[in-house]
Amino acid sequence: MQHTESDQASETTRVFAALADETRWRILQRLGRSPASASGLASEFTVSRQAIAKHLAVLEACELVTSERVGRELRFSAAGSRLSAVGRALDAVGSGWDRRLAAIKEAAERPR
Amino acid sequence: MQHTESDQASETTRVFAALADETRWRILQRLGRSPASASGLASEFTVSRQAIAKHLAVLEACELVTSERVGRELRFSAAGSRLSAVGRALDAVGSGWDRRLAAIKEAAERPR
DNA sequence: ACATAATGCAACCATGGAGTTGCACTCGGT
DNA sequence: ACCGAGTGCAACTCCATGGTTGCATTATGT
Repeated sequence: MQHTESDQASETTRVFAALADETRWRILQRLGRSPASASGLASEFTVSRQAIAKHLAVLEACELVTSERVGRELRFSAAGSRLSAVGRALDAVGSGWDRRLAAIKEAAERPR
Repeated sequence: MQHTESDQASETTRVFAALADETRWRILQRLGRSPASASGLASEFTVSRQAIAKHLAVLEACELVTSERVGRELRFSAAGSRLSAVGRALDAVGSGWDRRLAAIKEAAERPR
């Protein structure tokens, strides 16, 4: 992508990008089972704690996880409602396409 | 059996990756309105025909578009049903997370 | 108060993928 | 038979980003 400065990718694609990384997706799934901190996750994964922290920052930026301070640690949880909302939006978009394309196809065959 | 929520070489993330690029997403949206060929799309976008062709290959690989030969051109259409299916799957996953996390939270507060 | 576990920040490297140009091939219509 | 539109393949550049290490900072529990 060659967008120079103000590369403002649509919010939609930002979310997809967040979900597109394998490690990040595994972290999210893990947080869907129970909350955890960056350090805690680091001991369960094979990547460094800093890598995990970056992933969490990305996920939090598009609200796929929420964080909460407890003691000296930052505890993260998956925001299932957010994912669900994205999913339902996708469903709606896909349905719209099918509806539209079906109409076009029928119109092309009608004047017979 | 490809559903057990902990299968790794995730087909899921492949789809996300396909949707994560701004240009590709715009192409998909365009194809959601009406079918078009690579060359046709190239005249509507600011990128080269080859770039478009690559995007179409990616989209077709994860079945987000379908192609059909007509005359000497390859005509692509958006597969709305595929997008909808992905969307509904996401919705389900998100709901599962919320349900699970709510149960944990309640369990932590119960024996008080 | 102090040791320690946790997070935060920065510089750096390496890979992948988006985009380009150039050229070869293949049909279809007149 | 031919010209050209449409496609396919390949080599190359560039940069965004996932990953690393090292160090600074914060703050908790005893």
